[in-house]
Amino acid sequence: MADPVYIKIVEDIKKKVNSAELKPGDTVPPETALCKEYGVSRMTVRKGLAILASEGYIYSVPGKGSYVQKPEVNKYTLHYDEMNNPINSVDNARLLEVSIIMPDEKLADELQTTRNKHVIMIRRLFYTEGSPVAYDVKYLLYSKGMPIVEKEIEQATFQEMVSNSMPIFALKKRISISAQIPNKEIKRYLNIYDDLALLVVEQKLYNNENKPIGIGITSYRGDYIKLQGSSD
Amino acid sequence: MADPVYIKIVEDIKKKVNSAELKPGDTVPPETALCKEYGVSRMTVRKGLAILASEGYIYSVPGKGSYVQKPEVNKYTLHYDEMNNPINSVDNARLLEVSIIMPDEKLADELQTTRNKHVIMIRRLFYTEGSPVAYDVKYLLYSKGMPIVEKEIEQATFQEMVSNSMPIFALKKRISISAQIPNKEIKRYLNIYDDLALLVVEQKLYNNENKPIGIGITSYRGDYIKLQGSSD
DNA sequence: CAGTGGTCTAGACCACACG
DNA sequence: GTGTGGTCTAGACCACTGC
Repeated sequence: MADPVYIKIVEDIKKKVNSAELKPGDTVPPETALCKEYGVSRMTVRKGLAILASEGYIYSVPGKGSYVQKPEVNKYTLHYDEMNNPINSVDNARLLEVSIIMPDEKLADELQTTRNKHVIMIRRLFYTEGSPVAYDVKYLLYSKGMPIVEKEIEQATFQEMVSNSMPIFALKKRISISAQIPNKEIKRYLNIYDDLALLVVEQKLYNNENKPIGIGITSYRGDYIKLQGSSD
Repeated sequence: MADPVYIKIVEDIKKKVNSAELKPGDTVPPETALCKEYGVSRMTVRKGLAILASEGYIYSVPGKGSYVQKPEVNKYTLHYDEMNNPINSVDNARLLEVSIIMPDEKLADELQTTRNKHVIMIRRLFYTEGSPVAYDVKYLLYSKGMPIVEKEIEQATFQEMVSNSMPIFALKKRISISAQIPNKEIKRYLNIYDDLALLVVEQKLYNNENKPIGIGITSYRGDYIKLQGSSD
């Protein structure tokens, strides 16, 4: 083992947790005890414990001790890219419409704006090998520096549309995923003649003050999309 | 500010990244420079940088320096609980069938086992206020300590079914999400008479050697489920 | 009060990258 | 060589907990 000492401490404690020798709620040995056990200084022990804490294995209570954390069993990491998913990639997009609209009440409410503020609406179709696979609508609060040049938005993802007017690190996103039956308009756009379900992904973008700046709704043909996530 | 110094360092650098004063790929000032700037020792600076690194803002290259990281724009945290989602909660479950089967080729392949090994099959219906909202099938590799007691598995989530024979920390999970049209059997189970899409969530459980130990497929009525995720 | 974790110092030695 | 980050020490003082 050329591994540093704190890695050894991390692995030892992980092993104890995974083998149920340490159960959620149990106390981890105090830092001073671990110092003696491994023959290292306190900062080295603390480095190890910090890693365990950041990975969700333990948490510390000042004045009391460190405890084994209950794992977050329902948390998954999901990778969602408008144009790419594990079973399909969008290779082209066509702009159906881009226009400046006044939002109706529901949209104004969702964007936390008023009905007299301009909103950019963009409607597109995504294609794979010549076939339409998704219908996409986006609503963006108008702001300076925003591109309304058709060439620029035709192939752009949601982030790319706002990235000119906003640093990407400041962007927070929420998505919600649902299954729906297509309406007649979408059936026509996506060449759906039989029964086919849609996977609908709604994206909402926020600035770093948590004010919404845009909403996007992408309706994928169910046979052209699958989303994947994993724990860890 | 009663905040410790390293928090100040973290916030200052975050501010510079969010305001695009520091862009992805740029170098963060070397640790010794930050020591002078803040008048603190190197360990304190390093504590701040460690936090920035763990939050994905920067990364460090030994011998070279620390750099601003490109944000992972497509990563979301998703909370998925079989029995609870943002628009509905399952308040009851009914066991349709629990039996020991020999897997067919496809299932044996997915579970990385052979066709002569026993697999437990569990079929259930999930209910909300008396109405069926989801059809659930699970396949579990049989192992010692596994409960085949009906009472125990009727209301259990996937994790709970295996938690007796396995510490929860050692469990890795993958999910895949798709939209489908129900077949006749599921339509009957879920009282679907009109057109209605299903949101299908497939869960796969692995032990800490990355061997699959179970597969679950839950088909939710599209009007009773929505999944939500967020960046950060 | 003693024991705990939280913060911080002022050094040290190392491996690595670059010119 | 110098400069960088990675590891580690042997102390220190603090705030908090529980008895």
